[in-house]
Amino acid sequence: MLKADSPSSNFIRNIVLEDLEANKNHGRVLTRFPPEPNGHLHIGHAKSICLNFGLAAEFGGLCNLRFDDTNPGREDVEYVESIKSAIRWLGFDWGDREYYASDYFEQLYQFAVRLIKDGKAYICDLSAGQMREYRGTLTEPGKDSPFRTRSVEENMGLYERMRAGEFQEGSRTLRAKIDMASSNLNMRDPVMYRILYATHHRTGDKWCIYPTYDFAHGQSDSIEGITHSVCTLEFEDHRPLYDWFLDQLKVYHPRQIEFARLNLSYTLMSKRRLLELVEQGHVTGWDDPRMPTLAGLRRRGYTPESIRNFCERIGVAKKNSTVDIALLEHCLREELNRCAPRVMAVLRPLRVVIDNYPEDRVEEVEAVNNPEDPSMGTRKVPFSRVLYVEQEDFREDPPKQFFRLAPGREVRLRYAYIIKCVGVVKEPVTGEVTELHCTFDPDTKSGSAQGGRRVKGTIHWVSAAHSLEAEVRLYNHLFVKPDPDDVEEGADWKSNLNENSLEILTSCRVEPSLAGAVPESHYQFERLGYFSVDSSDRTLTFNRAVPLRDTWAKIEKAQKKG
RNA sequence: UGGGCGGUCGCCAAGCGGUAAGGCACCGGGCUUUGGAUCCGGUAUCGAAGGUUCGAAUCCUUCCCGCCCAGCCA
Repeated sequence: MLKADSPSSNFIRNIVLEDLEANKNHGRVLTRFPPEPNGHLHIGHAKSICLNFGLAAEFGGLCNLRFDDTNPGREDVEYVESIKSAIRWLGFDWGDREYYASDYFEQLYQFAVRLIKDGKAYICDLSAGQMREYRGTLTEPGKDSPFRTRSVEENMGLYERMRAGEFQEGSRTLRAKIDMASSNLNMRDPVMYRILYATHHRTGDKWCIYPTYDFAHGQSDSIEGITHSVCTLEFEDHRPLYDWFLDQLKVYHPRQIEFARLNLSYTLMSKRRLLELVEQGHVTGWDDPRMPTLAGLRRRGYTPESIRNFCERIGVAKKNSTVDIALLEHCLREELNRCAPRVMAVLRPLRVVIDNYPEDRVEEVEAVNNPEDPSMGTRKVPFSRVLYVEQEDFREDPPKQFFRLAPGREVRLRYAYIIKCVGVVKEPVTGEVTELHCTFDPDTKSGSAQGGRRVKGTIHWVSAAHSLEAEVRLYNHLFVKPDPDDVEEGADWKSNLNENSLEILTSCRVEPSLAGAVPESHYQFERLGYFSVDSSDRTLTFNRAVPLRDTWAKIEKAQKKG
């Protein structure tokens, strides 16, 4: 029986379990998370991080953090730092096991020398274009490179001179001598080393030849003694190649297992496209709260635990799939419902004057901080004659089942009194409702016997004179369609960008207890949603992480449909 | 078209020959000073067709559909 909080079954976990039972690796489990430092981490990476660190934790093993930094042209320390901080924030610790493929450059070089000496690799002078022609196609075999038969001595000499910087970038490569007719294109003499006159963020100008990912990855795993090398589906075709290198080199074989990467509805996971959104200003940066990046989710108000939970629930399999973003949102609500203090905030204020409430009177009503957790206590909220309520909580002409304010209607003010709407003030020209006049029933104070009176609706409010002004940013899905690629013939995925993905409200009023709210702290604005304090701001600014489930919105939508 | 990998409820996903877990979403209903939370109830015969078997989502055959591979990217 699985315990409720134990990881659910998935095929990778089962494989590890089987290996453990078979006493492979003497019961050792060592995984790794291998990012390339050329971009910021997103929720898709979180799936991999949780999987790798989770497997290690569950089976008493360890998980390395290894940067696959084999392409100096696109990598940067900035990314290394960003990635490390994201993993830490997510809640994982790689201890002192922080590695870099570049740490193995000398060793990888020596591995290549061995292959050359064994006649398994050769220096090829074909240009990139020629190499493509020689490679053949999916259905036709390739042709052997004319340089394939060079002698070991010539290859060694050339390889040493490549390292010494004697040749132009792109003029030669070191290739594995495998099989140009293989039905697996990865086996058609793949490039192992290329000449790149680029400064590497760690090794500087020490090298001008760099191993390809294909030549570096498997060997790096082997060097580290990784037991289970978990990667995404597209590397399935590369596995035979990695096995080939490891076999020729006669070194330790990790077990590679491939799983499907995460896709989420209404957003994107492609590094290239996310970069495009940033560069073209569709979002404000990598940490824009609308981005699926970990930095973005963090700023949006997502918690590490909710993301870990999400990763646990989506499972791990080999089927390409797109998870409904509603599940992610659910995981956040679930946690914040338990932990987030409740508070009252009015996003679109509508002034309410309680006609029969004394002008100079102020009461402190007691409000529960979290009904899910009594230990979080209560707080005092000031109540007075002039309040603000939510504009949408008043309808001059209320539809059926609308339980909020309307002319002549009663409603409960949360933690305070039942009030009745007795007057509506409008802007003479536009007809816009600008103020409500109400009367309160002094016998209905929250907590009192209230004479058996009950009303259908309860709304939140804030005392006009005591409330604080705040800015609130409402976020919605980045794209208008579940699949951003679902476009008309010829149209771009960007045509599916949601123009209303961000709505900024500047004249919101929040209860005074929010003064000095700490950046990144989370609150539930009662009846509205979960919000977190923006980290970048001087004034009180809240980001809406996720709205509360809204049954009324559903009812109304259904009513409008018919 | 060659090779690799997939196809279980609207979306994820367990299951590994013994008669379809769970979560999200959705739809009812109870409760409620958040139309929140919570509680109860509802919804699949497993891509298709054959076959093996007392018995198949699980084995075999054929077919259909989807994804990946022709970077000196990862």
